[in-house]
Amino acid sequence: MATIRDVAKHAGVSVATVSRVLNETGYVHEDTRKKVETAISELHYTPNEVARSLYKRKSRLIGLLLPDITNPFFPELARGVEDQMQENDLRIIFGNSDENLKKEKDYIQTFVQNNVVGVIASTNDPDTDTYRKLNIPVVFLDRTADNRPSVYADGREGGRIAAHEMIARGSRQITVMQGPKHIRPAQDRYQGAVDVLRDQGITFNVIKTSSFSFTEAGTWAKELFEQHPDTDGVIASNDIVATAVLHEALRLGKKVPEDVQIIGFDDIPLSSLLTPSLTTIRQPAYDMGRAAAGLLIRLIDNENIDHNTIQMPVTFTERETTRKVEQQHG
Amino acid sequence: MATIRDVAKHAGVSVATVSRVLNETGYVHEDTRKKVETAISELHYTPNEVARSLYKRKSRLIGLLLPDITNPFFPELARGVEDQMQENDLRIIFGNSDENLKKEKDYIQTFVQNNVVGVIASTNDPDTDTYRKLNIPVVFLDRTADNRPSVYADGREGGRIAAHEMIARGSRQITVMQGPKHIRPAQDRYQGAVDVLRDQGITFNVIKTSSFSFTEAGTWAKELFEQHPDTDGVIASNDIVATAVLHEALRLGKKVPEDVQIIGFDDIPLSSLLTPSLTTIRQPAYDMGRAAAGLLIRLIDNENIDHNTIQMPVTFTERETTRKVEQQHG
DNA sequence: TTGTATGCGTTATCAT
DNA sequence: ATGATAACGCATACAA
Repeated sequence: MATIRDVAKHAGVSVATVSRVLNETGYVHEDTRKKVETAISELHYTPNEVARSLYKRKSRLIGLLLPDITNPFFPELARGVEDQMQENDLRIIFGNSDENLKKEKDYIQTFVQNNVVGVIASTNDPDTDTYRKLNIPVVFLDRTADNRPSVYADGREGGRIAAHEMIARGSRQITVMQGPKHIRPAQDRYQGAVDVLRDQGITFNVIKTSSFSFTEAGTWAKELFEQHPDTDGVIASNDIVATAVLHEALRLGKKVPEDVQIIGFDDIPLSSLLTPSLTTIRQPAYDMGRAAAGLLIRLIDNENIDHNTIQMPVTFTERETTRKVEQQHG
Repeated sequence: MATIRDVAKHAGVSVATVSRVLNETGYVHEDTRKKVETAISELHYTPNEVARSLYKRKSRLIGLLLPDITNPFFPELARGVEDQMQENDLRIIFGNSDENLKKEKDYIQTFVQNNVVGVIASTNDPDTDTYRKLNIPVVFLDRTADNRPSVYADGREGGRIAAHEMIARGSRQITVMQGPKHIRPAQDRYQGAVDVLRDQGITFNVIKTSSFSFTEAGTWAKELFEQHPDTDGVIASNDIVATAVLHEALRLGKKVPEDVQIIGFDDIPLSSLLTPSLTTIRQPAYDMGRAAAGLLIRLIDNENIDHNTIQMPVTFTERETTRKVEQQHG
């Protein structure tokens, strides 16, 4: 690899001059610029980011920490982040946390050790020292921390909407799936749904689940219909689980949505391709990723941000696992 | 951030000594080691990886380049890579290429600028200078380059199997979906299927597709049944497309697998949750990721590798979008 | 307009 | 067993 010295020598100038043309800082004569530029291209020189980073004490890397990209919701987030970062010449060090605080700490440490300029994290524990003591900007994505930069959708409201729509469409033996205890958004959705159900005096059952994994989802689904065979409406904690519930319902010979309605959460790309296609509470994942990246960049550039927390809309996405209603309502 | 000097001062020793305990290199008295260690923990010191990387000319980062993690096949790959890397204290700079050579070059450049110790890439152009001129180990994942380190599944064989099984199950008006031209594995599968179909004298139609995107998949599916309404067997280029085909077939009132059989490719997590569940040619994605990471690490450690290219088995994964046969065959 | 010299935080060489 | 110091590749302050 050629270094800046090689370029300088090749062009017959000093390293400082090369640095100047590289960074477009300070004066440099047109002729010498030309010389330097040809030297650069002849030697296929590209600056060593590591040396740069050491000197400036900041890299052009950001850290992205997501729970598990194997869950189709997160790749959407990730692409949003990446595309936006790309447009700003920032690259990504990526890690999956598995919602595990130790892994999170490990990755955060890696991030700072590598001089990242900022981090985007989906964490359930934004209030630990891990994040508090970070002296680089952090944006929480798909998670909230009061008064700190974050981009998220209103899960509680989503849960409420799901319950409302489910009731409006006639289900009276509703089962709500309670997602993993330690995952905040899962609990928000659950809470929102329960609030409305209680409010309306609808009886409902709860199935507790402890992961969002594809393999386990089938287990919860089976459990659901074993324990509550007369369920006529399921509010699932996300689209993966909803897909498993749909699969199991159909396997049991139930008609969807006639016998049982199902509402998911997220609107992962696949949901519309199921048969019947899945009614769900949509989160604009890609846009959330982009928004988080945009916010982080503004934070990095030290712009004065008026509102740090961006709440994205959740939208009821009506498809075929719910029945039609004549009259719409809130 | 505390530096090694701070630690040295705090412990009353020289930086060299601190470095020695840090790296467990050279002699250091037990007592001074203790002093240094307490200094380290009191100051919450962690070594600056950037400085390390500059000196050693190699970081503890690897570059991972995948086409698009939005396609559920790739997150599996990515997790396999990450989990294996994690176990070896290596972290990942990640990028999506969108099968686009320019983006690839950009990312590869970023990788070398950041002193990555190796790269894992899914590329259709392993024989460009972009990769040839790299003087760090590269492992091609889900792609091949003759005689160069790679981990891949035998797509051609997969295509053959799909065709065989389809024929054995009685389909005679088969439509083969030809994936994007520039994506090698897609063409391999296609070619494999076509080889067998020709060989057996089975008539078949072809639907050309130009992406694996969820949104466009529906379009190909519609096109398929419009152009070839009497199709009784579809060999799809991957599970995303197969899912769309299944969806469309059902929408048209066709019975699956009675009227039309469908075979996908990949076995993404979701495939087993469809109804009917999707018969597919499975690639062991997670294991492929792990294997690629393992191979890369051995390359980095300069171990003499006897065989650079690891071919993983594809397996016919029989589920419900194909009919049963009494007698199994090759 | 250009060049020299210093320091970013480490590791490793060479003394001691 | 420990310390002083050069070097990794770059950007900047200061000189010229």
